[in-house]
Amino acid sequence: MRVLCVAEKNSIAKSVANILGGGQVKRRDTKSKYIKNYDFTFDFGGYIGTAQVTMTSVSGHLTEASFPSEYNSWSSVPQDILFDARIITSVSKNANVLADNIKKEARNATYLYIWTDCDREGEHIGMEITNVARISNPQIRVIRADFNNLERKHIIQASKRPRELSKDAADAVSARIELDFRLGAIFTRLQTLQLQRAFEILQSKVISYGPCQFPTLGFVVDRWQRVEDFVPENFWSLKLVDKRERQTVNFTWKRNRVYDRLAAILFLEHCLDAKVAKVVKVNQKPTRRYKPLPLSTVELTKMGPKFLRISSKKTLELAESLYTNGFVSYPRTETDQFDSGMDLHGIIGKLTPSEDWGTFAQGLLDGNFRIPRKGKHNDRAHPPIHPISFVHRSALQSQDHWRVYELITRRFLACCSENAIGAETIIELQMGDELFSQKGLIILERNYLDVYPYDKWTGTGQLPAYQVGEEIMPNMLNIIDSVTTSPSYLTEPELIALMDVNGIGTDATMADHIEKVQEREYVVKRKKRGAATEFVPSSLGIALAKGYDEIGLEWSLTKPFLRKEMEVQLKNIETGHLDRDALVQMTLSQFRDVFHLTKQRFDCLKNSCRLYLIELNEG
DNA sequence: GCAAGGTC
Repeated sequence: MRVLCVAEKNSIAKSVANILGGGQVKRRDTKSKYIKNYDFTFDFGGYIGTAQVTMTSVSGHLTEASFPSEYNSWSSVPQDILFDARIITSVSKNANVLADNIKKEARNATYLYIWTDCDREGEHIGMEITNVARISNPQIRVIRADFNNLERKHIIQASKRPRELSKDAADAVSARIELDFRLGAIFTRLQTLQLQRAFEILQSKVISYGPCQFPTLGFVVDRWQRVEDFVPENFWSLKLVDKRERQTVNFTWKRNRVYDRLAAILFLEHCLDAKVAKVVKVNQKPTRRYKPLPLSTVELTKMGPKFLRISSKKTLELAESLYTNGFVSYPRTETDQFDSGMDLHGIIGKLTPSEDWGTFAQGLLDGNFRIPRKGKHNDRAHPPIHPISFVHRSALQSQDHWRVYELITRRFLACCSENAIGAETIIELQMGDELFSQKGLIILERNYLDVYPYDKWTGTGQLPAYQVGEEIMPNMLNIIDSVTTSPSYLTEPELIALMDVNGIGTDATMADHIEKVQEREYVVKRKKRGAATEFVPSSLGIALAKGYDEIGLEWSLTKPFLRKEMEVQLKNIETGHLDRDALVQMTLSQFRDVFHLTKQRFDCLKNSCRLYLIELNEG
């Protein structure tokens, strides 16, 4: 009996082989330097029993979509033909050696045992592997492992309880592939050809459309528009100051602010009429600051730009490099909860040699350990990002590698710590009808904050003692006049947060889309004063977004709704409530209308480009 | 020369 196991990537193949092979694994090289074949014997039990096993892997998707070559010419093929053109699915160029490896290894196997990640894309990759294996061995029986972490017990259990590949999940992916491919080609060609013809400065540019890159651009333009539209407004507020025990206590007005100076004066006069302020509330309560949730990819890509000044794309790349070197766990995960079976103490134990956080880690082992909080996400494929082993600063390739490793490690230790504990005092004064309050915060136990410098919780110190009912004569009561400040341009963490809630891209691709809109020169990254960066749309980016708005589509292509809707429908396919072809046909017919209207009203885009690229740029 | 999703 021979069984061929195929994982989504070499790291999984290697781990699973080592668990199942129990130290008796023979490694063979393949023609790909990333992929190895692992041979061992294993007893699967049940109907398979003891078998000669070869465990290998692919490297993500094996195949890609293309049109037959007669559709390759941009200029002579009318774009709308691509709504119906045949799509060829073939093994992509760099995956040829992997496909050959699978064909060869499948030839003498009775079972093909799929070990791709247990997510939607993994089911599709499993189908791709199946199709390739059946070329050399049409009789091969296909089963699929159901696993979501790499713990020994779990993997052995999974190996004995295979399930079927989910056709529904694979269908959902296949729908996404077809739609993204067709629509990307159709609208990219339309925009590029028409705008290149109309504007000399665009002649060498590809004006691409993508269902993720366009909404990404849209978010940047929306914020830019808010900044443009901003009109500063005056406002007024009351400020009350009391001095006691050599402390100056500033009370803020409960109404916060009014936009009418006369109103502010009236409120002030009412207060002055009352002459004294009365203490109406002294509220003392324990408070805490929650430790962070276990780290997901989206969180990591937000933290990089924010705390390390490293772009989301670069942060993810650095984390991947740390992963392939065995220092951190798999960095592409939606999960923000640790499985209860995970050996967190074991990981903490590995971190104690550090001079940076070793003492803290030891403290956790000596009794400070607390169970991590659980977030709401679990992709059932990977645990939250956490350190795997300890590495010295000097052993890493660069300072930035270290900073990302440090962030991941400190985040992990923070998750295993106690929340920070404080005491909060709220004092409320009433003067006439007006209320004023002040908060005091003392931090009693820093706990996780000691290992996690990315969170700030600053105490305001102890407030002097006040008694309810006490009457005080304020040392100062007056009007403060201020002016509202402009919103700022979108930062990278804000952009990722927007993409996340709107379902634009996946955790692992959001950073790519952000890079893509910059590469296309739709968006420019700008250094803000004080080193933070922000995104501003280019003239071209603004022109596209405004132009599509003008066309008057029900949902503009730069808005996130179309993608959001598609995500919902893909879920429906995945759960068996919607047919794959039905969705594809429905979506294509919807976009056919979008296409014709866009083409018919293309002058909107041209006018917009003329305005933003030429006229407004001349001054 | 087009997309987005895997992965190295």
